[in-house]
Amino acid sequence: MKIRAPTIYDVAKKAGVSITTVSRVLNNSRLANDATRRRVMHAVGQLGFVPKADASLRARKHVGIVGVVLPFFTSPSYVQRMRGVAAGLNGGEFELAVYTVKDRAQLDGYLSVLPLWRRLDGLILMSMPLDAKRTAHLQAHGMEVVCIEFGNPQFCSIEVDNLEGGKMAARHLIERGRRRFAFIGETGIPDHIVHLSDLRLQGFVQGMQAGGIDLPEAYISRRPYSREGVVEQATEILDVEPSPDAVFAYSDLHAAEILKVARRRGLRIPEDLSIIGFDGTDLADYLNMTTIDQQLDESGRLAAEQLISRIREHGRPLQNIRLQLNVIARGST
Amino acid sequence: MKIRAPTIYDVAKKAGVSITTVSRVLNNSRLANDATRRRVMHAVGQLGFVPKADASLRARKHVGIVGVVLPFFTSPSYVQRMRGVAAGLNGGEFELAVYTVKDRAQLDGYLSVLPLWRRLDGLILMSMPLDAKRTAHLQAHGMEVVCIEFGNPQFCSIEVDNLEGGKMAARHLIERGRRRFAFIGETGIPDHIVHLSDLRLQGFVQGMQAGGIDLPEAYISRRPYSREGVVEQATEILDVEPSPDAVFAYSDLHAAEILKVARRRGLRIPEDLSIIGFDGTDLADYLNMTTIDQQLDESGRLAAEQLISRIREHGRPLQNIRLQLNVIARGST
DNA sequence: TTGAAAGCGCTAACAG
DNA sequence: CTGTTAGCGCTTTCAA
Repeated sequence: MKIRAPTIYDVAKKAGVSITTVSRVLNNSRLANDATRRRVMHAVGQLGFVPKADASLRARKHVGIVGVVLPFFTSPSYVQRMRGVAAGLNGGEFELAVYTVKDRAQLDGYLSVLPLWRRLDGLILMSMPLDAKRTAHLQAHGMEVVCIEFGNPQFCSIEVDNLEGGKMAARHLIERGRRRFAFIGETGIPDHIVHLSDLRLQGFVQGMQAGGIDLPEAYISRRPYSREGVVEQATEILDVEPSPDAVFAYSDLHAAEILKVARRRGLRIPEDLSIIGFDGTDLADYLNMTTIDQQLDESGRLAAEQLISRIREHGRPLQNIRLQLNVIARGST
Repeated sequence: MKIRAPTIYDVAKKAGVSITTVSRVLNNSRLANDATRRRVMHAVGQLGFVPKADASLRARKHVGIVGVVLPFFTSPSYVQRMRGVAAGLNGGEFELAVYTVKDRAQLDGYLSVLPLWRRLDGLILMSMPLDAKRTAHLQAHGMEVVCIEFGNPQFCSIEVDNLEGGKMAARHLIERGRRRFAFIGETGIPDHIVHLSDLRLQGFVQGMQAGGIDLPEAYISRRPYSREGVVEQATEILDVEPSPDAVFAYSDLHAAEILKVARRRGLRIPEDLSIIGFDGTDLADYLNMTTIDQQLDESGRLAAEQLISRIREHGRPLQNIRLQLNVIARGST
C-alpha cells in the first residue's frame, strides 16, 4: 500500500523504464516507442499517477480560490459573515481559503506575501485595516480585494454607519422612556483589527445629546473583551448610583453577557433595565434581545459576489456599499 | 543584461541573506526577524520577484493546506467545531480550505476529485458518511483523513456515544423528578449528512425504560429542521394531553427554540417544564440552558492535531477517539 | 534567528 | 529510441 503520492520514479520502476522515458511519454514527445508508451501509460493508470505540477499549474484563467482574512471566527458576527460568504460562493465554483490572523505582524505577512504567490484570485478582508502601502502592493500584483468594515476607495468595500448605529440605539432607548444610560464596549483592540466600539459610543452620545441627555463617565465602561471581563463590566456599571435603566452594548455578545448578569441580580427586563445590543446575530434572536441589525450574512454574501464578479471581469466598476442599519426591537427594551 | 525572471537566489543576494531566509519570509514563517523580513520584501519589490509555484510545490514535503468538508456552518455546533479546528491549526503553519457541501452529488464530487488534485495534505470530514468505495479511493491516493461524528477504522476518527447521550438526558431528567417526557428531533436528514437524531432518541428511550418510564409516540416529534418547524414541533408537543414536564431536544438549537415557545406560553422553566439540549454550545450557556456537552471545540482541535501529526509522519498509528459526554446542568432543568 | 547543504519531482542535455 | 546525469528554483533538515 502506497502512502505517498506516486511520482514518475514510481511509474518508471513499475513500467521498468527510466524516469526520462516516463517524462517523455507524459509530455507527448514523439521520441517514444509505442510499446513503451503503452507500458508507461499502464503503470500510470495502475498507480493513479497525476503529475504534481499539472495539479496546480492548470493553465486556468484563475485558480478558483478566494481567501478570507479575519481575526478569528470565535464570535457570532464573524461566523454570520462567513456564512454569507459561503452562500455567495454559491455552488463551489470557487473554493474558500481561510486565514485567521492573530497579530499585526502576521497580517502584514499575509498581505505582502499572498499576492505574490498567485494562488488566490481574490481576498476578502474582514475588519482588517489597510494602509496606503498595503493597498498599493495588493493593487500592483493585481489582487482583487473586498473590504468589510473598512472603506477603501481603491477596492470594493462593504460598510455600515457605526456612528449612526449608536444614534439609533440612543433614539430607541429614549423613545422607550429611558433616562439613565450606560455603555459597555471594548477597548485595547489590537491594531490589526478595525476598532468600532468608540465610534458606536460616540454616536450613542450624540444621539443622547440630541435628546437632551448626558452620559457621565461613570456610565461608560470599556475593556478588552473576554466573557469574564464583560461580566465584571456589567456588575460595575449596574452598581453605579443611581443605577442605569438602559444599557447599550457594543456587540450582541456583550449584550448577552449583560443580560445574564442582570437576570442573576433579579432585575426585570425591560422594566428595571433595558438592554440593546449591536449586530443582529441569531444569538440576539434566541435571547429575545433588541439589537441594531447590521445585516451580517448579507455583507458576506455581497462581498463574495462582488469579488467574484471582479475576478471574472477585472474592469468592473468598484462598488463601495453602505448597508442599512435597523433596530430590531424585541423583549429586552 | 539578463532577461531571466528573478529567483530567490537573486532576492537573497540583493537582500544580503541566504535563500533559506527568503524562502521563510515568502512563506510567512514566524522564524524571521522583522527587520530581515523587511529587507527581503524590499528586495522582492525591487526585483519584481514572483515565486515559482511549481518549484515550490515540487520541493515541498506537503502543500500546507488542510481541507474541511462540512454540510454548512449555519449551526453553532459546526461553528464551534471549526473554531476548534482553527485553534488546532495553530499558528498558520497550515492553511484552511473550507468545502461546504449541499448534497450527495457534491460530496461525492469533492471526495473523488480532491485526492487527485493534490492541493490538500489532508481532510477533515464533519458529519459526512463515508462508504467503502470512497474510503478506498481516499486511501489509494494517500489522502490523510480524520472523520468527525463518523467512525471509520481506516482513518482517524472522533466520535461521541450518542446512544449514551440519550441515556444521560433521561437519567438527568428522572433525577430531577420529571415523569412525562418528550423528545423533539430531526428526520429526513439528507443522505450526505450523518444522522444522529434517532440514536439519541433511542438512548433516551432506553434510559427512561431503565427508570421504568415510557415514551408514547405522541411525545415524540421528528421533522426536517427549520426554525419555524421547531416552533411548530414545540407547540404541538406542548399541546399533548397530559402535557409533558420535560423535553429532550436533539440539539441546542432545537432546545433554544423550544425554550422560546415555552416562555411565550408563560410556562415557568424549569418548574412547569424542563428542557435539556444537546451539544454544549455557547448558545446553551447564554440561555442558561442544561445541555449534554459533547466537547465541540475540543473535537475540532483534536481532529486538526491528529491530521497534522499524520501528515507529518504518515505511519503514525490511527486514533479512534471517543470523547466523553457530560451533562452541564443549568437553569432549564 | 540564521545558513549550508541535501533533497524534491521533473526536464533537458548528451551519450550510447 | 533510451538511459545517465546535471541542473531547475524552492523547501527542509540540522547545526550553529
